[in-house]
Amino acid sequence: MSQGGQSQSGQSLLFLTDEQVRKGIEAMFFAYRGFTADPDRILQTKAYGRAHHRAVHFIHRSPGTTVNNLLNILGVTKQSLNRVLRTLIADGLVSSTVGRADKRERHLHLTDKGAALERELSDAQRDRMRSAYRRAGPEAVAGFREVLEAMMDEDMRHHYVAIKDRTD
Amino acid sequence: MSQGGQSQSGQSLLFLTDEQVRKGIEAMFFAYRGFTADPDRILQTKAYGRAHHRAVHFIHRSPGTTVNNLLNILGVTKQSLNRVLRTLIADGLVSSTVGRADKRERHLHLTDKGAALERELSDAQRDRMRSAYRRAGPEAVAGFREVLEAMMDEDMRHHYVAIKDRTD
DNA sequence: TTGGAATGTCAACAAAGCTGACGTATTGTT
DNA sequence: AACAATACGTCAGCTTTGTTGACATTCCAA
Repeated sequence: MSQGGQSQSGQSLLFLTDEQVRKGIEAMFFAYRGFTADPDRILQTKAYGRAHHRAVHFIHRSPGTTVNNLLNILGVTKQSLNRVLRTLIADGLVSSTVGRADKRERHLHLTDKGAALERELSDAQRDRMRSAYRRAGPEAVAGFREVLEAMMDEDMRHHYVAIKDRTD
Repeated sequence: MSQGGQSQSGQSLLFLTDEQVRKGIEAMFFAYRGFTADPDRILQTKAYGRAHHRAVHFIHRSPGTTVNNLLNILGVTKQSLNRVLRTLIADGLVSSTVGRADKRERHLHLTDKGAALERELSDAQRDRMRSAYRRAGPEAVAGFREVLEAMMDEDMRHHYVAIKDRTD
């Protein structure tokens, strides 16, 4: 499908020409750059990268989470995550404690220092998000979330919804 | 701002708790993974990466664009882009012609082979996008685009709008 | 005409992903 | 009790894609 020019296939999607969808793709690309720009700037001054940000974010979000769980959420290999986690633990931003029920597991928590970094990063990111939301308005925000949810892979939507249920 | 817990500062943004904004952030993270998943899968079978995809996309979008112009759009260094471009040219997907007016410039075009790859990638990406759009509905799509636009950096919005004007 | 700015290329390096192999501790199964 | 499976950590080495630095070519303006 969509092999011609302006394919307006079907009847319920007349509002979706290839060009309009393409524009959505580019919007996604440019917006994601803005989305990560502010935390990236902060991280650069601290010798950390986006990978550290993600780890810190999800440990904050799910305190006590295990390495394996984090792996699944982030979608990277344990070797890749381990490199990041090692530096965060060595620098005293994250604590790793042996599991009580299952001693093979390590439960991850942010230290005060880690929580401070998390707050600095998420404040920056939230500020941009919040200002975008404010400019676009509540209905736009609802639509934004709907489309993003529909764009996720099934298993990722599961992580997202799980989080959603936990905090709503 | 947003330094406490559920800061609902201001009067016009009562609908934006820190937790809700945070959920938007995670939606963005998970959705972007879905957004790139299909093209990534295709690219992996061809020894190309996401950087090649981006280059091919924007050359298709703006045929005859210069290296410098592409640089600004993609937001990478010219050395980084050059590596990607070099392989694309060597593999016969992109043609680089010396500028007529300014011989320092190189004008970039997709070859037939390059256009074929572009179509394969963008078809995959558009399919997911289109299905997300369909599930969410037209109003949601409008809101989606509004929020994304508001999230971009100023200069990126300029690129985006320029493209928008050109093709609408 | 000459020196500086702009454009693009080559080289070397860093961050962060990957695979594969292996070791250890713990848990679960038979 | 023996054995397989799971969770985690680590070493080694590779790939992609970003970075800076050095350099050649071309254009333009003083």
